[in-house]
Amino acid sequence: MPRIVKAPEERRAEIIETAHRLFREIGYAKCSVDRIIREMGVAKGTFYYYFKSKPDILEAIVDHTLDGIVEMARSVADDPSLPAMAKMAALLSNSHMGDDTSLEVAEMLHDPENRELHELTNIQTVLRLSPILAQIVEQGIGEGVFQVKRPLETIQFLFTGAQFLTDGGIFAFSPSEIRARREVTQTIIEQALGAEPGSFQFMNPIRAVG
Amino acid sequence: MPRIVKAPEERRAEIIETAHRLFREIGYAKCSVDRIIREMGVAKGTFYYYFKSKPDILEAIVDHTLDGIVEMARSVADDPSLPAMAKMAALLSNSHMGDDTSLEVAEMLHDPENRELHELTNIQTVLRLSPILAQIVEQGIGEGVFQVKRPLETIQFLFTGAQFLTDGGIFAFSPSEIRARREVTQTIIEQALGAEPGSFQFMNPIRAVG
Amino acid sequence: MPRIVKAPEERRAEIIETAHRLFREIGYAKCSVDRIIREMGVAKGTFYYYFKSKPDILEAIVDHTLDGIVEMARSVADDPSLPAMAKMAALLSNSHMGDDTSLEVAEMLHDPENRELHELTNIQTVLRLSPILAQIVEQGIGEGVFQVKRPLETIQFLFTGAQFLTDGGIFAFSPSEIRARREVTQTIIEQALGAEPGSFQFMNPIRAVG
Amino acid sequence: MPRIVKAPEERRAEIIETAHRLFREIGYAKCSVDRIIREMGVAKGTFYYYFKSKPDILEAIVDHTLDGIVEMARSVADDPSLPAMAKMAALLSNSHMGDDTSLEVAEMLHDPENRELHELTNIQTVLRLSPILAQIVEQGIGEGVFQVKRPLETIQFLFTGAQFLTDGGIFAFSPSEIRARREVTQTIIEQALGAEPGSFQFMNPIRAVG
DNA sequence: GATGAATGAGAATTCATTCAT
DNA sequence: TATGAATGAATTCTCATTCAT
Repeated sequence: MPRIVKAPEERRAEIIETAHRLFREIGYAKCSVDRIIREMGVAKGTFYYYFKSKPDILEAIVDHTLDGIVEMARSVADDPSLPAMAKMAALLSNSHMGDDTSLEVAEMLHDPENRELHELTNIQTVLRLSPILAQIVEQGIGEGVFQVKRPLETIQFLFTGAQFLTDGGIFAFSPSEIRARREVTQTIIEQALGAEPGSFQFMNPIRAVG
Repeated sequence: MPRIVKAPEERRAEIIETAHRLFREIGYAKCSVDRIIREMGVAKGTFYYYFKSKPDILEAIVDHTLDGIVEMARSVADDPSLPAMAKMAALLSNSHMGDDTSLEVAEMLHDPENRELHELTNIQTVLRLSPILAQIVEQGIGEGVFQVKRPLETIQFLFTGAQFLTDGGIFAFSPSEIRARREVTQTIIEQALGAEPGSFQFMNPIRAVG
Repeated sequence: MPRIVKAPEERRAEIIETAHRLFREIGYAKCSVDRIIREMGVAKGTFYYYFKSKPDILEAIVDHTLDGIVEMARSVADDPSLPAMAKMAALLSNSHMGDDTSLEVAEMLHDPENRELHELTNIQTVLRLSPILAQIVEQGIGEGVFQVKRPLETIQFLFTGAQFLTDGGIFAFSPSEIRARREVTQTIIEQALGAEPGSFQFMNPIRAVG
Repeated sequence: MPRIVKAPEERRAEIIETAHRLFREIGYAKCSVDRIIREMGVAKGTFYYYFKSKPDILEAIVDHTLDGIVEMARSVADDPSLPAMAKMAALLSNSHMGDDTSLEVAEMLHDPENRELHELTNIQTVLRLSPILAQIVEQGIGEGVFQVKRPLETIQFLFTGAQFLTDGGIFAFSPSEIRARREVTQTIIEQALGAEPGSFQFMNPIRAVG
């Protein structure tokens, strides 16, 4: 086979990307290293030149995914010109909560296979995003829109419930069941943060259609 | 090896028990059938005489565990002489929420390995216990102690947050971090169910000590 | 389970019958002893009380089958009132050559699975039936209808070709291919035995329709 | 174990060769993959690197064996300078009929175990060699040395009888019994093909000694 | 005669990882 | 950097057979 030399970062990124896709499609445990390299047209040794083990690349994938999310969240949280509520809306409005940020709906169909990748991502999301959201909550307390004693722990609880319950990868709910759970989630969040009822309406934009 | 004949139900229970323990200690994936039978001092064939595959016994364990929990919960929920709040206390006071009922702390040290068993149990716990708790909530609404629009979905959210966040099998929190999260959990539950502040104090009996 | 006591010969025959059917349906190698006893509603020990091993029952089946065929053939061959040609017709006309005597067509659909049983039967058929047919051939030589130097070996060759080629269990021919091969078989037999052309017409009765 | 790297084709051939020998010696079913690799001093993985399953290598062996035979037969059959009779002699004189070309007598002692390999080879031999021989027969008809209506079917019948009857792997005949059957085979072939008596003498060269 | 729980040697196959080239 | 042949421990599962009851 022709040996194709590439810039190390490019090769590494390519492997991460391919592995990430395959892990989502067929699951971490079921996806052999062989499958990954076959898909890429690269040799076994190449894989092990860049990653020392299979768990190693799983971690790399999750880190890589989270890095993107966290960076974005940080930039929003640190923006001095925005009120807390607007920051919340920016981070939670679309696909950023109760949703695996980087997964397209179509790809999630294969989900049940996907324990390892999913849970790891969920966990990291909760752990790394919670402090950022907590910081926003504290800003909101100062602005008088939130009222809550322990922002970090509260955020973590709410985040965990939202991530795991409506994630799609864990429980097998129908779309309408998911929607019902999202609406309830909104209410619980508002209560837990001591926010105005309806102030987190942005989390369920579909309703706005009616 | 000497052949020791036992009553089938006894043998079956013995295998379930041993497997359950080992799955908790070293994890489902990492615990080979070989390990289980070695521990028991029985032959490979004996295992496969009682369970047709490895996933099969995992299911048996989860079912077995949940059966016990659900039966107990049902009997509490159906007791006509108790008020809703007392039923809640009975079910949530000790180890029945935010805690894997059947796991001792010591055994949970090895937990990270334990995805499959844990998640399956968590999921089944949420799914099978939520309707029972929702029924109690409805009783409580009638009694005027709760005020909540969608009892089932609300319970599911709260349960998911509690189970997964403080479960120990998922996130790696220290005891004091766990305690902090439990206290917040109490508050969020009270708010979400529209209950009196402090009415779920039974969930954090430790505080009562201070 | 209720213990049902039966006369030993009856039990034995029952096991042979069940095993024979299953071996034909799913093949010897693929049919576990477990399957046989499950089908009969009898315990493992019972099987091993009557047969000392699995190969043992295979042999018993083939013997049993052949006993029937041989007995019938013997009675025809020893009939002093019949000419050789009539005996040949009696034994070869219908399903007794190039056909596994005891298999219904429908059951043979499953055939490819069936090496062991089939070949053993074929072999035993050739070995045990050949001497009987050879005796008839010798009678026929005396009657002037056959002319052949080594009746036994000739019969064995012809029998082997017929059994294995058109047996259905070995080669995968279509019905029309089988028919063509049967017609050729008739010609070769006539030539090899030094018989009148067309005297073995009874082997291909379908042609008579035309 | 020291790692010995070889050219893939060489390794593959080596595995085929070893497996072929062992299948002949102890039988396909009784010869575990483990046995094959132990014999070669390579690792389990090496076997499965080259063959995806055990049936897979059986097929490879038979194909490989037949490829050699067929190629040789084709080259003889297509030779425009030889008369049909000479081609027959070339192909059938020594070990090419009623004999598994690649089996030494000594190795065949263990034969009874050898169903799968043997039968598959026999079947493929009949199926792949028959058309080639039929072509020669047709040439012979043109040359006036053969007279037969359906060359292909006739050849198939004769071939089947010869292969299976004197193969050694199927029936358990003594050498003298084999010889007797070979002589009869010669006669039957001559008659069936409408050839001169004695023209296939080359099939039984031993007689020529007397 | 009959039961069925128990045995255990083995089978095929997988796959993460290594290393000579 | 890259290749891909080679490794081998580990895994799940089968099934003929045995034997205490």
